[in-house]
Amino acid sequence: MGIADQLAVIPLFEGLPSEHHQTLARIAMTRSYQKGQMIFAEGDEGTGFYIIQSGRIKVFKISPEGKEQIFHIFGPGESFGEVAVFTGQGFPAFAEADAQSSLLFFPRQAFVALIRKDSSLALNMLAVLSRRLQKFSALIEDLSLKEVPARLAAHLLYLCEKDLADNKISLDISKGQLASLLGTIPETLSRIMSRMSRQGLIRMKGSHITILDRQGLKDIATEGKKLT
Amino acid sequence: MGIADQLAVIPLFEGLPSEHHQTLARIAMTRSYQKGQMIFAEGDEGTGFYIIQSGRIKVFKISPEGKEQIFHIFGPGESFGEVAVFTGQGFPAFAEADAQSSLLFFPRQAFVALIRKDSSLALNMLAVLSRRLQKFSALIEDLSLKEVPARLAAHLLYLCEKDLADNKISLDISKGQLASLLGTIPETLSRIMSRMSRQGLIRMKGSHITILDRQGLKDIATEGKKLT
DNA sequence: CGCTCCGTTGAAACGGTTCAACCCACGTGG
DNA sequence: CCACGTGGGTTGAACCGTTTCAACGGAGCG
Repeated sequence: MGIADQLAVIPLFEGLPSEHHQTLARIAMTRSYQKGQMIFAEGDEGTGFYIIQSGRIKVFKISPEGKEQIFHIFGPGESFGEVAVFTGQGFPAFAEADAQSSLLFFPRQAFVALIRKDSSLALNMLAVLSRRLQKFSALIEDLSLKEVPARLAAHLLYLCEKDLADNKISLDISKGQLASLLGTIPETLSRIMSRMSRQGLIRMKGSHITILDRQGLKDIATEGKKLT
Repeated sequence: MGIADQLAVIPLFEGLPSEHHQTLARIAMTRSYQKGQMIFAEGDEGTGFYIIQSGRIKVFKISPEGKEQIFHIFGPGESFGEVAVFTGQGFPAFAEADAQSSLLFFPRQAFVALIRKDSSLALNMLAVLSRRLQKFSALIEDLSLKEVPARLAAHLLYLCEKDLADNKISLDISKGQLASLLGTIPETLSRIMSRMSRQGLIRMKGSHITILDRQGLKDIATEGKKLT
């Protein structure tokens, strides 16, 4: 399958006329990364942005003491690093391959030139950034307004929705990473999960989680009920 | 001064040919709000976005228990509510007039039509959203990775930079609001500020703050040093 | 004068982190 | 095949920063 065909099915470029996919494919470059390899660091100049063909990318920040907060884990078809392209202020976070990954890189100059010509591409881009802004709003809300049990409950329900899985979730990231994604540490996550099990809200077996009491989790997610 | 002239000097529309300012002025509607009046609520349908002519707008979320986290306080020339225009998913937060304010409202449909025609407007918009995304990144980082003294120190230094004020800052919002902006509560803010005074980092007199030890604040902002 | 609103201060409670120990699955090399 | 080390996950106890609750002070105002 050619690159243009891949581009046609990702959110950022869907709905564009196919000759645009050709043009986009022409300016894209393929890059491969090993697990653990850094793609860019906070403050690096934003020379372009990336789309994931395969693999998984972790975007995060690190505190002076070394604690890491994962902002997002991106999978195939998603894009990242667009922000720096438009602000010209360098990347605001780190990006690292969380698994062997293959990416498409779109150089800043060439891409901006394309946007300048085609406003429907610009509109798609605006939609993607807006959606990300909404996600960030939710994350900020969670971090500042809710405690960890609520964030975990919400995340579990989210995973369940996303995978259309019938109450059965298999974590595709380590619990340590999940902790960082929720803005906490493995120990705390572990304790809260065992409390949830003890109360019959979930069942846990390694990285497999079964939701037993959906309503109970919802109550906790909205902080209508507390986890004793 | 006509609306078109006002539009010419705000970031979102600067650099556009003046006939575009005319067009934009034509689709804009003026709206006035009393202090405390709500502009939109979380979840409201995003029928358009706003630009501030005068006054001040507070954008925030509220937890189930009523605690509020201020996301941003916007002043004249700034825009807000754009996100909902492009996601079509409703506003992600509340907006309320923090003072008697006059706003320009741009209806969704008409504005999107303009963007579709003029890609340089789209590029400006992309830049604005990208910058906001960067701000959110910083806020998330602060909330999850730093403690309150660091956030306060960073904010004071930021205010000082912004106003080009030589170490003298006059808070234009209440300390309660500042607390919410920093993701904490008035009591905690008060305690930390008095600790900072006691250590000779700042001097405080009502809403006037003088920075006495810039380097000391920087050390605390980066958590290289702690506030005893 | 007395009211309210905002800011401040103190004591107690809480949620989360830190530090340390431990378990277990897994892979490696003797 | 087993001993060993390693890394992820779990558990306990002490600790720490922040919040909560309550009380109080001062500024502004009818």
